[in-house]
Amino acid sequence: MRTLTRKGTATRQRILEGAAAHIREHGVATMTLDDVLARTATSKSQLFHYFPNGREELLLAVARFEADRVLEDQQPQLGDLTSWAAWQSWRDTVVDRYRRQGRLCPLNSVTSQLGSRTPGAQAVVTELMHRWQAEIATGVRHMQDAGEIDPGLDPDRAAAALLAGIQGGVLIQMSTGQTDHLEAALDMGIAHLRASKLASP
Amino acid sequence: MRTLTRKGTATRQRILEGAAAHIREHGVATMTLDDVLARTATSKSQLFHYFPNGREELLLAVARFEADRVLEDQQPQLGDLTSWAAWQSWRDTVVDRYRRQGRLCPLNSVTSQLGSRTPGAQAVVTELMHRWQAEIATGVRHMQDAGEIDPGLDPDRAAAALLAGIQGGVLIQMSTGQTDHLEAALDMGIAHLRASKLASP
DNA sequence: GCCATTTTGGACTTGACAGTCCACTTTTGG
DNA sequence: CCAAAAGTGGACTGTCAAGTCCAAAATGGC
Repeated sequence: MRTLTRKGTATRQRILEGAAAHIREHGVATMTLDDVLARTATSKSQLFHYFPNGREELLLAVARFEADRVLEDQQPQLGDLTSWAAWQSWRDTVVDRYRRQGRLCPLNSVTSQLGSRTPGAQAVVTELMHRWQAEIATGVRHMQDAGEIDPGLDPDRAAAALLAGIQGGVLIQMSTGQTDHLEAALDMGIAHLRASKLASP
Repeated sequence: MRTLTRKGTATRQRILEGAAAHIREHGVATMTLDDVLARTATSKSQLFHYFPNGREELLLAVARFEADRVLEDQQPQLGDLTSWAAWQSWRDTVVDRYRRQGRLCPLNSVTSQLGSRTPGAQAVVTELMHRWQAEIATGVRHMQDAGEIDPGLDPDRAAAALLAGIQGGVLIQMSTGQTDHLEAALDMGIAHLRASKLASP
């Protein structure tokens, strides 16, 4: 597989997206390779041609695919946390994104299936968390520069806390189907940032 | 299985705890029933005798078992959030509990394996979250009564946000191995509660 | 001690699914 | 136009694990 022709990349992409779609709809545990083949009108030989390590490699690719989507779906709001209105709009974007996603979280499915062997999956999530946290922290610094947040507050730690709240909110949603916790966590996190200014000027 | 003799309950318990231990050590995806049998010195017929629905029923039982442990491990601190020192001590208990647990979260493993069929698993988690949140909310009300928290704050919503932070912190720990996010979320949540008093006296 | 019930061992069946293989077709580049 | 490389179809195999079954052993009430 030195080079992929246009047709080749298209097929590879079709398999990848088909697998991702199946996982989003039905979870990963029930997904068989044959399911993916049927849905994408491809054959075994193609799947193993583009993903020589089979299922494991495919799942890892899906993890990367989904991780990228997570941040993309929050843009442009996440990259522009420069006013309280912008924060609020980002908050709404996040809630909406996960409400749409429903009870199944593809990334969580895939990583918990790949488990602790295949450290690649954990690396994908870890990197996603770092990037996500960095973007939030940048937003916090913006607001500090604008004098809207206590400058004594550690932006990375604040971002870490906020990010944890989001993750937990989504996790709870996977069981309850409700976004209440996600919303509460985001609102409390943002409220805390806003309140910090009042407490210290 | 109308009645279980003492020997019977002991065997059932041995199977249950053996499965839980395996999952805590190696995750659920790799666990086979034979693994459990080998580890607990039991046979197929015993497993299916005590868990007629086989693997699924066993995993559900493990989920319940682990859910109970989660709250137990936080006692007595969680049930006695009546001073800021007590809150801090609870915070330390939680961090310590999950640091010990390491990167594998049995409950998350099991529920994501059982998936959306077997709604029982989701019900177990949902109930755990409700109980957990209720205990935190009780703590918030205590502090409101003591005049340490803004009485205008909604205890259930505050508890929901704090709980989300914990869940997310643990989830992130599963990938990173670090408890930083968990600690940040707890500290921020508690700080927010404390700060609410100052903002509204 | 005896009968009913529960508990146990482990061989066997069944099915499913990941992964292999090879023959055939299409595309590419010169 | 034609070789070489890339892409494709799908039958086939091997493995592995869940679940079934039955006969034997232990247990418990009377």
